[in-house]
Amino acid sequence: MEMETFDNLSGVSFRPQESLSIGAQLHRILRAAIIRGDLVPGQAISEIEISKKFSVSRQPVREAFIKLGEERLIEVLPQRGTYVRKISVKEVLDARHLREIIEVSIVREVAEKHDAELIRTLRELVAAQKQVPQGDNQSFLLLDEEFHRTLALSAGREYAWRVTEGIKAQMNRVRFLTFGSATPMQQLADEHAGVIDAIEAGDADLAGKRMEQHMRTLITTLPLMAERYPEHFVAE
Amino acid sequence: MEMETFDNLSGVSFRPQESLSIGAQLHRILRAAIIRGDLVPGQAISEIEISKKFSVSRQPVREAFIKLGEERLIEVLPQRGTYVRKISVKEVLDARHLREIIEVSIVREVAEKHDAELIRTLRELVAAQKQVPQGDNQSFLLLDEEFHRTLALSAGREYAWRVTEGIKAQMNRVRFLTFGSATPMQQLADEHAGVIDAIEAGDADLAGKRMEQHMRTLITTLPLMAERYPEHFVAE
DNA sequence: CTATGTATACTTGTATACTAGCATTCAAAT
DNA sequence: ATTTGAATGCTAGTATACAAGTATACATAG
Repeated sequence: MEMETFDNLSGVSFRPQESLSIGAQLHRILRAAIIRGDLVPGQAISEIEISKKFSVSRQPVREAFIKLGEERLIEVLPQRGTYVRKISVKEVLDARHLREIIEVSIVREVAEKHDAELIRTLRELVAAQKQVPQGDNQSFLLLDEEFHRTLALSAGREYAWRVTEGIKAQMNRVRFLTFGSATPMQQLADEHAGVIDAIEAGDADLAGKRMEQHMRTLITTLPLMAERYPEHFVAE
Repeated sequence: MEMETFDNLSGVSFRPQESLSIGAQLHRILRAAIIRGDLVPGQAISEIEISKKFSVSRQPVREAFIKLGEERLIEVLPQRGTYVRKISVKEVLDARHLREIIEVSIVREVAEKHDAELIRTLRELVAAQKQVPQGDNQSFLLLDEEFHRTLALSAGREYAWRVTEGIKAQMNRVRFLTFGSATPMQQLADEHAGVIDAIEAGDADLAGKRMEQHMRTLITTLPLMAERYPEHFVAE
């Protein structure tokens, strides 16, 4: 039988590694749990405990712990124990600061490109954000993430986006604390829209200013949260 | 016997964890080996191979591999093998770009503080840099790292510095390729001095400009290296 | 009552054995 | 000659067992 050759496989996207390893899955699950606050700051989590809870061995748990440690979401103390890191106000502010200069730099870059297709994509995202029902913070967070990711990648700044993902993790821990109160989704979506307007107008300065303001909005509740939930934060 | 109490232990700095775990040591060793180019890009390195070479089990090697994978220095392909990542010109440029905005932001911040003590420390570092004998790239690299670290930490930007460490790893891979040729230590040290001058003068704009230029100097050899050692770089 | 030693039950670190997926070789079938 | 498929030897992923450091409780000596 002859080998049939296909030249037209353009539409087919083959995704290897679709089923992640147990360790990788655990990492994803625990990461989300910490950010959401299901695992509370300061809480002890041993490898054995987690391995029993998920009916796996300690090794994949160790793998997840190593990664979480690198992301500074947990702290592994050899022969002592592993703890969910408490939130550090100083570290969050430091991380936010870095994110600000990254995102401002990106948006300024994008503002000078005049990419109509991109503008359309961004506007769709903001429209979707405005339709998220009050209280569905999870959905809004995903759309928010998509917005900033689209901006970063359209500027070809993949490295910057990877860094931003880590920063967002720290910032979102605070945001989830705030979710008891109402999230100002409308305000955030409006700020997004304002940034898009400035980009479309090709006004890099304005776009930068608005992104700067947006980055500040994201942690307005930080001091309040630190005061309301002191046990979630490191004493400093 | 009575318990004697000490109130004056200020000078004593007790360092727990002075002896790192095998996994942590392997991570450090392999990281340096990859950056120096002792492990060449594209080379296959299996867990067993490394574990035998260092007479340890696979587990600590796995721990090191996980961390190296996170740093994008190796690529782990499940059930296939682990390879030293080839250098990506695009990624290095992207990383450098991020480093530029970080370091410029830091130096601008520092320029407005007028910290005489800091200025003195920085000048000492540059003086030491100028005394490094031609060819001793390792020593110069350490002093260079110290210079930028001092700047970042004096601005209280620890998060930014952690990110910069990762970026430097990528950039230094190129720099070590260049070490066959001569490293322009004098030029780099002079640029450092120029930055300090601007900081001392409190001229944030100038300090930023000079740091920007410095960041560009650091990768001038990139296109040449990519052409001379194509097998070390990913095709793109 | 206080200080100290000790047993014990934790913790993470490391070693070893086993599982399962992938690539290559090579023989067999067409 | 070409294709297929099984065998083999590699790889990383996972499970289990053991080693070693730490914290706690508690008995014991002073």
